[in-house]
Amino acid sequence: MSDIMEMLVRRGFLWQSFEIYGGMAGFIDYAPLGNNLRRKIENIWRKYFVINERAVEIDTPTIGIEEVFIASGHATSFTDVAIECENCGRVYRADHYVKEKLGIEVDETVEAVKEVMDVYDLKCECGGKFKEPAPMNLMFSTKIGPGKGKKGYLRPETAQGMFVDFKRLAGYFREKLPFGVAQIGRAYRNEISPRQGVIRLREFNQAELEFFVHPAEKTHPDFSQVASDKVKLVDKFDNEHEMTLSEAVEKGIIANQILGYFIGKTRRFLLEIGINEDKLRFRQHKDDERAHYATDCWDAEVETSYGWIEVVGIADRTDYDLKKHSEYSGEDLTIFVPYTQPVKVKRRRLVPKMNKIGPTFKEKAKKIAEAFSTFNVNSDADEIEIVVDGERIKISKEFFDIEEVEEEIAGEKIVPHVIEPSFGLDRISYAVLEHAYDKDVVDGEERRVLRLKRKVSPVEVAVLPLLSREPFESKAQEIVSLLRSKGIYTEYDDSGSIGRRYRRFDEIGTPFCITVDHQTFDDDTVTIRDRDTTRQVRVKIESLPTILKELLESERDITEFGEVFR
RNA sequence: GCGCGGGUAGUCUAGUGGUAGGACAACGCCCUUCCGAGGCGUUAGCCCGGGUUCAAAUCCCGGCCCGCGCACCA
Repeated sequence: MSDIMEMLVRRGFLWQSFEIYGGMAGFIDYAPLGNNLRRKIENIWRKYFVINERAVEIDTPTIGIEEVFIASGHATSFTDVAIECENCGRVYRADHYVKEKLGIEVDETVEAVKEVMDVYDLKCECGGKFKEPAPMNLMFSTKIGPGKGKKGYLRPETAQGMFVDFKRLAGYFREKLPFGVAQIGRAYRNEISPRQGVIRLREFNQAELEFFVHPAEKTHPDFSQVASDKVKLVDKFDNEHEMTLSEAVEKGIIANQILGYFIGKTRRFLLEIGINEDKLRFRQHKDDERAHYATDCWDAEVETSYGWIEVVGIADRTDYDLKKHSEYSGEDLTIFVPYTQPVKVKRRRLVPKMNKIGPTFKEKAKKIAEAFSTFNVNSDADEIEIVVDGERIKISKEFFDIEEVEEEIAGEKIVPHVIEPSFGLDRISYAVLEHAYDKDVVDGEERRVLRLKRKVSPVEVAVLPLLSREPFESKAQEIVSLLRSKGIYTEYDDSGSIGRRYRRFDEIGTPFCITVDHQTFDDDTVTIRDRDTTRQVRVKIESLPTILKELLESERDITEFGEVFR
């Protein structure tokens, strides 16, 4: 186990799930400190991507019914048929392998693959025989209800919940674009081989924002806020750039302004929670790498001991999802967008003469008249041909008049496009911890210290008696109660010597230690010690809550708040 | 899923068939006027299952977990 992983487990950030039963790959428990850290990161994410956008947050079920994933494409793209060689153990996607070797398209069913394998006596490249083809489904399936039940899947992303609720959401936003919908929650993928600690999990935490925009207006009103931010970019041709976002958008490296906006916002968010800027870059997906739904996609990648890992995907999913759900559900998932000026259109239309059509066409008369209303009149032909219930019918001039009308068109129905920043919270939390992990030397002794940003530190303040005896202990406990009552996450420790305790809290990244010493009993003051510098200032106990809150919300120096001690 | 290497207290580690040892950590007491000091004591371990053997942490088989490579990662 790596140095940092060992610490994270020992000190209570992350634990292997089901440990007493031997564990299970792909699942982790958030231990007390890790849970607190991730919650804090989530709350900062909310500030960035919900509160400061025209956006709302919702919470939808983690189990989805089959229909949702048939529409989204996950049911098919997740059920690849795999074939495995008995000899060398290599696993291939059956359709890819068959196409490559035999040049034929095979249906993605076990039966179809089996037939092709039998007929052509398909062998592995190494000459070995293949085992029976088997479905390789990366979604966990389940049954809803008793007995045979209804087929369901654990969601492989939180996104679908937002698309499924689109009609309601559009109403909530009074049918006005753009708007965003966010969801923070669990998602599940039955990974074949989860690895590398928290990097690939079978159950993981996502924070996703679906930002719905007019397809012709991929801009963001707040782009100017990030336009001059410099960003490290790697484009789909592996060219590296370091330039401002406005430059990147102008040069077309980033497809549109709104993608650029969310790249900028993502960068600021990651820096605020403590990702090291030197270890952050944005990489564009190559053409063959993009998911089935996306046109352009940029990943935020962070360098860790596992190499560069993807922590955020920012994709232009276009109208793919809404169109699919509209098609499969039969619901109209469009938004009516009024033109700034209504457009007047001259049009010629057919006016049916019902007194003639009726007697001639009898029961078909009504449908013929309906067909007229959508007929495009472009000539003064003597006869027109329309289709009613699949039957072509010729209708001569005596059955209708042609009339010229002027219509006013107020706007159009459009299917919004969606820009999706999707955050992997587990990887982000881990990267924050790794980037904060440091060793230095204090008084000639090596010290392990988590230099977490104050905003994400799981324990905010530790109160320590200088000596573990009365009256120091009681006084320290009093201060603990005071700080806790003000909502500050405070811990108390009287075990071992003062130095040992400082080191304990340094290791878990607690930014401030309050020490009760002899002088406390003379003038009601205590010292505040800064984790990173180990410097101390002396302040009045009564002013502690205010000072600590100010310190925790900023990265201000403690020496601004009191007289330097020692 | 395949291959290679691992799995001994909370952590690290010694232990190649015969009573499982240490360090650090944790906890208690003592000591202690600010950075892992010291003393005494305590808690705590052979991943799971099967086999071989008089006897298994140790040898064999299977599983689980961890690391690495391959494959997979819409």
